[in-house]
Amino acid sequence: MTVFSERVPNGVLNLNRVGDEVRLLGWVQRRRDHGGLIFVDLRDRSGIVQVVFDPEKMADSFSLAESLRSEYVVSILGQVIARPEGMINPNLATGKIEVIAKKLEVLNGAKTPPFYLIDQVDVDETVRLKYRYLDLRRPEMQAVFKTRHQVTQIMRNFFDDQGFYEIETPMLVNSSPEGARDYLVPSRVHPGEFYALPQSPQQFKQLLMVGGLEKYFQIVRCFRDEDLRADRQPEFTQLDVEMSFVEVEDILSMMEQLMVRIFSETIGKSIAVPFPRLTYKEAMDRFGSDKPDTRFGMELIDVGEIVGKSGFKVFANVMANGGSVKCLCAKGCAGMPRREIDDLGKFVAAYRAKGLAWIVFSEEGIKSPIIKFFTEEEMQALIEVTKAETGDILFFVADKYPIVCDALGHLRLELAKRMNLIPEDMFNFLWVTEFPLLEYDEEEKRYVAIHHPFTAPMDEDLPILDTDPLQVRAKAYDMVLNGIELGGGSIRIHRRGVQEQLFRLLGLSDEEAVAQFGHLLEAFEFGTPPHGGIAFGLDRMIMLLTGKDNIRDVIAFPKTQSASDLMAHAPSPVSDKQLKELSIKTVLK
RNA sequence: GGCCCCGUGGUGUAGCGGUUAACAUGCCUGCCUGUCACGCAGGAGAUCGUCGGUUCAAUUCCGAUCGGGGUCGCCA
Repeated sequence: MTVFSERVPNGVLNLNRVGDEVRLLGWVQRRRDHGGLIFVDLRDRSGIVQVVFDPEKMADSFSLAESLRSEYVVSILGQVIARPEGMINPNLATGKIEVIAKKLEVLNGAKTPPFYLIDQVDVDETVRLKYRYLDLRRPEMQAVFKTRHQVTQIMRNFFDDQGFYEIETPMLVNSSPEGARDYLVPSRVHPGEFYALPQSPQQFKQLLMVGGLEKYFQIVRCFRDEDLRADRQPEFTQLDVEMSFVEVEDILSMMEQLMVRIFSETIGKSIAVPFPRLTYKEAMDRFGSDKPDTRFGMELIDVGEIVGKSGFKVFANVMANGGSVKCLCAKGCAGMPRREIDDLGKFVAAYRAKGLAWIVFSEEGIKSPIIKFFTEEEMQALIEVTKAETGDILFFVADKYPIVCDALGHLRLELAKRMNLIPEDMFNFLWVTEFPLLEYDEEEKRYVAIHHPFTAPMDEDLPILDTDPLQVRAKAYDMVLNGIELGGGSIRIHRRGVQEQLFRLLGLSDEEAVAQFGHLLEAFEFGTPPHGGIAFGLDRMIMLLTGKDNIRDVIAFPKTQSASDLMAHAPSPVSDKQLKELSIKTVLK
């Protein structure tokens, strides 16, 4: 037995181990030197334990203990003792015991770290990212990656139980014009040609179904060269799932079971199934979002019928042009200062709303720049439908339907945040179903797929696919938790004819379709089973489970908003020799 | 690509048209046998992100730029 292998993790030490001689390995978190007596908080992955260096118990290496500094890596042989009365530390999991050191060996010294390696870290994230390997030593970070590991293990066990195979798909794939910008990889063997890193394994997982594998899953890295956000990284991880011989309901109920297991086995939360289901239309109508946060009310109210013929020209014109007028009732906000209301106007402007109208129901009476345009009957109808009472404010947005939903949907969330309406410990799962298949892209002057071009239309909408494409609903679904899209998927098209019809709608000529997706179209002619699947954003799921509000905190080595790695300094220039081999010339302005 | 915020010892902050650039913590040295954010005494440590402009004088005001963050567009 080597010295290292006889090691006992700090975290297992407790009163039951009193008297034991133990070998501890770890990092010096803190040293308290009392001259004749030294205390060291020793940290390893499992926890922190106090080690006592007493010259009477270890005469020969006491001077070595005096030289210990933060983050030195040490090996300690010592005896576990119960702490004397009154010296128990209730803030420490191992606080009822301590270890009296007999032998000390310094395995490695350490420079003073640039920041404290403690949970209450108060340091610029730039520094944490530059020294990520130090940041990762903090117990808070270690807990994240423990949870992350647990989640992927649960996933693997779950899908194994259900008869799935974990199968890898290529990382070097074809670039595709649809979707996000690709990360490109030049081919040396084929000068002037490029691979792309996958945005998702979509086509390959469908081809695995054609290949008769029937049930596939993969925990897989995906790449998208788009601008970053608090919850978006250029490379991120998906749980990718595909099954043959399934309908929508089969997938939803299986994924609900997966969530039940993940949430109970990691954070001990029991999740009720089945999840509520909202159609896309209902979600937009009621919450102004395709990923509604249902932890609080304040739903959107359609008042187009009431104010559409009123004397307020803004509302009347919008309705006459086929737009929409909705409002929400902010309970108890009547005391909001005028300046804050004006700020909310700027807030909705970010979502392209041209204005925010309001009616304040204060103790002193009703205040509003717009009520002078309403008749008594119109006001009464408004109050009735909105249930507005003294103390409330009504906020109105009038515009095209999608803009109204977007602006008020975000205003609803913003008001809830400001008013503290969101219960922290609630986990509201739901499914959003019946997404539209297509939307019209004004810039490109063509239809684009909302989910992706392989999503199957709902059977009852197939007849209007060519005549009224925007009304066609898809067999697509998103899983939403607390207003965050955790994952989404669909039943796929599995017949060549329908797939070709879709490509034509998307503006692809038959030649282009064959050039880009010929292998898939051809595969569909060789006995492709009905199939469908789903993909989850693993990073976001870990964010929710660990309560982090930033995706960088759940990725071991994340990138900054400008997609740089501050530790490894990626990306970076390459040599002319490398470029030449790849037949690449850079053109920098 | 647009908008907003931030950049001052290792770290976190304060500050001001003229300062010896302040405070906390960390670090170093000495003292200390029951601390656990140990304590006490002393010490070192900063071209105030970079470049340019205004000014007698800029860390401070202005502009640009670089870096970081948030967000809209974007993300099939």
